[in-house]
Amino acid sequence: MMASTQLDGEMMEASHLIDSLNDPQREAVAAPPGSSLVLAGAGSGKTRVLVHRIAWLIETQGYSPYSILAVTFTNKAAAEMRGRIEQLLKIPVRGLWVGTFHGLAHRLLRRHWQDANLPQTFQIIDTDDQLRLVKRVMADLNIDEKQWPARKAVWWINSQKDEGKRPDNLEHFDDIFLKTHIPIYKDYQAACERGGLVDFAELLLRAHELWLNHPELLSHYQDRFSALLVDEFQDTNTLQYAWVRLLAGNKNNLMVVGDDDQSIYGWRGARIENIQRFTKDFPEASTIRLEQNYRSTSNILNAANKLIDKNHGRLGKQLWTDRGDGDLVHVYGAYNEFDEARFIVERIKRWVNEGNLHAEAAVLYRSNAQSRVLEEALLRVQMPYRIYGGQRFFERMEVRNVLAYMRLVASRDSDAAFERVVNTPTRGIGERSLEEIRLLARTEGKSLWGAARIIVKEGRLPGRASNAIATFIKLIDGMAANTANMSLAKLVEIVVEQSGLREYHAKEGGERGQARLENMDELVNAARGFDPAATDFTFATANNADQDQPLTLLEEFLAHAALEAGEGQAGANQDCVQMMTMHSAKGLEFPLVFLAGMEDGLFPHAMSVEQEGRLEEERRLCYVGMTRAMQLLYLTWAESRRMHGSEQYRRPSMFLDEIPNEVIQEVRASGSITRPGYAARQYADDSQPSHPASGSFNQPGFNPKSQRPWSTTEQALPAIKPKTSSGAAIEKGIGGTDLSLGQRVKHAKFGEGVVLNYEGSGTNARVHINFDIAGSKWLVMGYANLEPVA
DNA sequence: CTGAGGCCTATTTTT
DNA sequence: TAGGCCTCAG
Repeated sequence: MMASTQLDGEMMEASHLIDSLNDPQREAVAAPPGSSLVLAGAGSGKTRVLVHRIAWLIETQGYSPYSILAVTFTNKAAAEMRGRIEQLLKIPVRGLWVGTFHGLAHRLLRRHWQDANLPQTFQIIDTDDQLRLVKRVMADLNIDEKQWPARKAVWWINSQKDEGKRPDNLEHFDDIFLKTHIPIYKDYQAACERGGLVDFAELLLRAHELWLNHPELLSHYQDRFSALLVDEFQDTNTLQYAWVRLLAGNKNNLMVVGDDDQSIYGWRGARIENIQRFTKDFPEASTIRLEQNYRSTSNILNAANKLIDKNHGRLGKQLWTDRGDGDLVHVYGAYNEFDEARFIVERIKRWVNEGNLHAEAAVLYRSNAQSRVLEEALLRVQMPYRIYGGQRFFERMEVRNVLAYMRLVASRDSDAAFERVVNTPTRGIGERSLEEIRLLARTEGKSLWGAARIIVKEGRLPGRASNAIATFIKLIDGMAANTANMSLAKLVEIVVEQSGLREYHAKEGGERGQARLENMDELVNAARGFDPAATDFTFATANNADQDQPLTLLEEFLAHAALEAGEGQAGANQDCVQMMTMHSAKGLEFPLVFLAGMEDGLFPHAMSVEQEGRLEEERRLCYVGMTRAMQLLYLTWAESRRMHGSEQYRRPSMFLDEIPNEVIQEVRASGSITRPGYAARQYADDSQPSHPASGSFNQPGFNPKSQRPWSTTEQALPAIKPKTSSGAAIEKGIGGTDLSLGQRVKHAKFGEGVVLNYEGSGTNARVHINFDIAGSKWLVMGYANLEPVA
């Protein structure tokens, strides 16, 4: 009876993982051992399949979590996957490796630093450090940066690494570009080796080489992992695929999940061909298509399907849904970008008036520059919004400065950190002294820190400069001594204080300085909340016999800061309109979506039209954008738009042509019609503006109500209610107060206004308020004494 | 070290 | 147009 009970138990276990799935999903989740390719269309439950597959392996197939490795591209995706697995299994899964390619590579290198030929204390450098270093190398090689931009050199070096190529594998073939850049790559790499620096691409390349050069290590990991899963497989680059391929070996245990139609990162090295390569490398692999879409109405899907149909060489997929037709896709041809923005705002207003949330509306655009006009339009009507993208927390200048001090405290020999802050804030160590230090460092084969000490000791520089350097050395040594046994947060505080950075930014004054101070405070908070156990590369290693010398907390924090750009955007859960590029919208969904700027030259972007293949990627991007929409999708374009300083007349995007008329409803100046002839396009083709150029209308300050003879007539939106609100829970309150976005508040001096936005938390939070009379201002909660107005 | 002024460029983004 | 970057003068 034992067996039967066991079996029953197993079936029951399995059923909760399987029952809620559709057939192809179930097929993927319960696929027999072996490799498989899951082609997962937009909104088809891709993450669900991955999560259930892992749970299924553990619960019913007797896999140990230790034997499973799942790879994603972003920390966010990794965290989400881990969270959902634990939720499903109702236990924390120890030993399961879920992480980004970079995070996993980092983990391997930390663990096998000797075999990877790295110093134990190697540091990860980010793009900014990398650029600085390349600039330095180019200067030493006497290469003119005007002729050969350092950014391009960085880009080129990284693409070589992404292709697995070392300088020695490269030949210049008398090509002047290669003749210049191969030595840069070579010297740059040498500098990295000397300083124990590893850039992002290097993490992957090293990890790959680690396995190639150490077959015993490779087979150790091959034996350990009996199931590999890769998310967003269409985004893998050559090296990432090679790495996975190597790990999979001949075990035929690799499940990759992706969607060739959503490959939008070719420009940064993603190889869509990896999907085909996979089917060749694993001929036994089964292919499973997830085509049922749980997100959008069928008109939206049909429009998207038809568009993507224009691409060649697709693996082929037709999304379908049983959710009903829904609305047609709305197209609005605006007079100019202001009109476009006005239109979008008006429709969002309508949406909200019908009882929906701001946060359910997303405005997506091709390039960030478009956000400004949209932002201004939202500001004018005091509608709360949030713009995603922009600078990340750990990349902000002031934060990087503090981190550099911390880096020096941790390891005095970090040249990048030294360069960054020797003279920040300024302490009289100029270019001259620095040049001297660099020279000595080079000739003596020492770090900048080491050279600086010699210079001070031997008095090689004039008294004043020498003193300044001595002060700096004492400062860092002092910090290190003072903070030896302190908490991380305390250390950050002391660094901020003693480095003089606080004073420096306080003096800077204004909103900018204020923001910088707050960011530094925020860093203190980040340090306080830092839990190494929760980070990507420090995980349960309890059962590992590897020679792990644990990093100090400080070192772990610094590595964490390099690998995590700092996602935690304040206010992400507030009820506000979501604005972002179509690229950053991938993976998200919203009931109401606008794709703005549907014009040739902007989208598809002029830069992309030239290269074959790029246009198809633009089309995929459009497909990604469209398939974000759950209920309502608006495509808008402007007949004229100011770009790069000049007014340009524009044609509607070719993508609009590629969507069949049956699924489009054109929203017109006077009312709405189902498009028969698409009048708007005709005059655009003739380059004739349809509306007389009205000067007043061009002004950002125009009054939309009074000056719009062609303002859209009221057209009732269908009364579709969102089934569930997309943005999870909408938080109440800002920084624990009873203020919320959109609320009216009163200020003693400025009078009444509306809360538009905020940054930060607690009394440090800065709140953006549009005052009725005083205009828009950023205030600090701690001082503003705002009173809510009913 | 700071500020003014000139020049140049002008997708998309994660790690 | 605008923002970033560099140079040069003070």
